[in-house]
Amino acid sequence: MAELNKSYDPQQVEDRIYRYWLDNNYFHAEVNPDKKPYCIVMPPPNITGQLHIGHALDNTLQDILIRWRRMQGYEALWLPGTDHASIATEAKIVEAMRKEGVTKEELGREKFLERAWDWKREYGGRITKQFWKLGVSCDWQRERFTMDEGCSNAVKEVFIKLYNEGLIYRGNRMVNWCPHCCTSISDAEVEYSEKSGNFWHILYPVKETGEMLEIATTRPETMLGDTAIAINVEDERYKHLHGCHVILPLLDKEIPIVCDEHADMEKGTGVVKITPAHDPNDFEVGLRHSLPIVRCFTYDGHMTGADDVAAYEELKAKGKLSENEPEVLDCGKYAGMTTDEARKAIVADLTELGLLTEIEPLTHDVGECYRCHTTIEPMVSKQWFVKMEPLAKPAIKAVRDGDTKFIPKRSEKIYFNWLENIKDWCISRQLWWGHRIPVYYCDECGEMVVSKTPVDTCPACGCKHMTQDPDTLDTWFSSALWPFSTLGWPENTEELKYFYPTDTLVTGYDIIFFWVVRMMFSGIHNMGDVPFRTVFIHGLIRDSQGRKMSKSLGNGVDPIEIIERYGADALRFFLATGNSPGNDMRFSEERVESCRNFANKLYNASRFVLMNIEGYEVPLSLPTDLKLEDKWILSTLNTLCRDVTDNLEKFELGIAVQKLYDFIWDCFCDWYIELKKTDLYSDDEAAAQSARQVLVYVLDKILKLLHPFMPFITEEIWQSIPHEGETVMLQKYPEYTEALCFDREAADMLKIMQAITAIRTQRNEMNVPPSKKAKVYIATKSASTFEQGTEFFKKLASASDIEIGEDFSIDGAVTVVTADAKIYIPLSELVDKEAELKRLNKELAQTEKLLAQDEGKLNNQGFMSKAPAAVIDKIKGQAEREREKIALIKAAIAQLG
RNA sequence: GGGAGCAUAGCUCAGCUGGGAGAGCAUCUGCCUUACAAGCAGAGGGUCAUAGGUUCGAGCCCUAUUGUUCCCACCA
Repeated sequence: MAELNKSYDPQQVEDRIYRYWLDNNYFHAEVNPDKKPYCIVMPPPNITGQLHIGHALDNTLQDILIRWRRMQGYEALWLPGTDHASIATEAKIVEAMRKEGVTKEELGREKFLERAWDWKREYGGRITKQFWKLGVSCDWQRERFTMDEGCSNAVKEVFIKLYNEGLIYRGNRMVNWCPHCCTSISDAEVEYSEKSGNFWHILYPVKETGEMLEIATTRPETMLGDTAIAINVEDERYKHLHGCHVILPLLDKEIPIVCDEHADMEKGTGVVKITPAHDPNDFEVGLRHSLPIVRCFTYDGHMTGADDVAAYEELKAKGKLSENEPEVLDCGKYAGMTTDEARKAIVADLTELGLLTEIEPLTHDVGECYRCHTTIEPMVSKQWFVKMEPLAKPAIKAVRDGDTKFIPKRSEKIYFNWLENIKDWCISRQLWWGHRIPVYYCDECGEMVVSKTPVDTCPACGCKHMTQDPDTLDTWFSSALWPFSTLGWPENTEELKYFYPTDTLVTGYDIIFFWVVRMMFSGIHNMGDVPFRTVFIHGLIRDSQGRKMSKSLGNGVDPIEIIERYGADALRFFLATGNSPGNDMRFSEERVESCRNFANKLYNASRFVLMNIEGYEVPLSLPTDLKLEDKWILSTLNTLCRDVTDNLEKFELGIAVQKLYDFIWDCFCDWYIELKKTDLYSDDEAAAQSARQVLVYVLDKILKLLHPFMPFITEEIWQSIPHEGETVMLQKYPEYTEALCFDREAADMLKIMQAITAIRTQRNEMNVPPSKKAKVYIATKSASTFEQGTEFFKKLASASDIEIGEDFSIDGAVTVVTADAKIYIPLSELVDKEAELKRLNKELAQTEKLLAQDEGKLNNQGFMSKAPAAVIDKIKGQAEREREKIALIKAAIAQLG
């Protein structure tokens, strides 16, 4: 790396370094009884996915944690993998086929699945290769896929276990139906968005009295499926109608008026139509009153017709209708229309009949499929469900008991809120790409067998006509098992024993209810313990204006592009900086740029060190003759080691990274390197060698501390400075040590630095160019301290010469005062006595104000009796320094005047 | 309807269990000082949303208010 380039070029480094790590298998973890395990399972990206900035954040955080723990000496396993994402993948394949003019049905299930696997082979690896660019140190040897043999085995095992425990059942229930994907989806997969619509007010004539009842609905097309209307039993307006009927318009069908609590007297007319097949509430009303369930929509979003009725009749004839099986209506003239077309036609017909009294515009939230954003139709349909309550309770308890902790704690509210209001989970999907439900039915006698292996003979009737359930399982069913299926479950593997429960799960708050809750109850139920000890929640990355990144807005940021322009280290550093747990952050290219500048700064500092050690043998140990500034930097570095580790323990990555930045840029580059130049360039070879040694020592520690955050550049530099070992990523993470605690020297050094800064500030304000040197007189009681800094004043404060003493009397000098010194700079031609006095008086007033504040505290009985001793000492110390400073300023004023 | 987050410098955000308000970018001034102009040395800039309260002491804790973002539920 010691080449001539003045700036760091990540392009020339990153891929080469990643390849080096891979080739040497540094990411691999094994069961190792001599080490403590640390394990993170990666949230598996969809095989159809492209790396986006959210992945970059999620995986950067994981990589920081895993690299840090690995360096701390843990057997650190980061287990990667991909998710088959049944609905998303199937939708993409169907779309690709549509362009070729082929449908799923034409192709057939087997051929379709072949195509899907081809797709997986082609695109499944793409996203993981993109992950490499980020520098993720996962154990690729252990990479898994949710549909690989092991995971599929785990899925079947859990399904059968839950079924045998009575926690999985099949039945006709109200589900969210996506007419585009033609499948049921779970409650979690429905997104709501506000849409404008109407209330259509429709008149239903009462058979017995002939009066008209006005009913408002947002979905008039469902009226064909009405099997009752409901009123509240308390409603005085309608007491005379108890037991009466209405004639359903358009169908001229008689349906009952029922009394049900669902009818709210306060809302609208207090009368509500009941469509059990197409509305969740109406379904419940229907069950309470044993109303017929009449389906008038097909599963692909059209109105039912004669064909649909025939299919229903055929089932009925065979005796295959199950409980709550909806009847099917022939919608007559509306049959075959889409639901939208039917709505228009029905509204038109009602208007013609004079039964439509009002169209009232309104906006309301409409459920959409989270994948294709088609409006969800609630439908009664025969599906498989997981009974949630018995599973949710232990999952709630585990977090309440602290078995799993959320960072930040408030994010557990999302978790509790979801689990406490959970409904049974619809797990069957009318899709082909996924884990097929391990259930077989006898075509002859209808016997149902749940089995891990194919069943060809009916155990009831002995016939050979067994058919497997055509449906597949919700993708999240397999994701739920991810923390243990990837470690070998249901086999009791060594990995499982060693790494489970895993340590940390890193994910966004938007995934808590989708995934975290499901892993939690699955882990507890199947493994008897929580899947992870800590859930580290991060926020979303928004665009620079704070909007969510989305395809439709086209405001997404491509991390690969950012990496190409600024380097992965810069992107990672940006993602870790200013990121506090659970909070959203905005993407800012300027900030990525400043992170790139930081990498460049480190590179140049390292280049400086390298240039100065070239040709010398520099041992890795510290020299014995440490000087004041050495003790200061070592002591500060020592504190940094402790702080960074503390912050990482508390998942305060953003704070840790800020401290590293400040130390490296301010302390190491701007001060220490500058301070050491005198020694490096001096004729005193011992001093120069000592400087080289400390520089290398500190740089080495810096690289190790920074490595989890900026893995590439730290490896690149570390390899080129004196080192032992093959890679920085397997070095011991620097630790705090009493041996390098030099509080007194560090404080002394700060006094010198303060004086230098004060001189610089003053010279700057007077517009004195650095080239104009001047003698500096330092009047101080700590002469011995300042004597150690003589050279620094020359180098950093443009001093031509230094004189240190008790006091001086100098005419026409600029006076600068710090808490420990009164400094004179004779720049007589530039000194304006009036201005000097004004400035000194201003400073005096400021200092006196501070002192007054402190004395106020020290004279306050309440403060003195209640404040902790450490705080009182601190204030006392402050006051003391202020008094000294005031005395110095007063003396300076006296000398001037 | 229930719940949560956020409100701090011109902008974007840090600020850990209460103990003298910070960074990056932007602005201004002076520097090509042989590691770095993607840099160096400095400067200016904040009633920490508002009003109360607790406390010796509040950006931080409590209550209310305003603005804003989000989640969940409901919606005939």
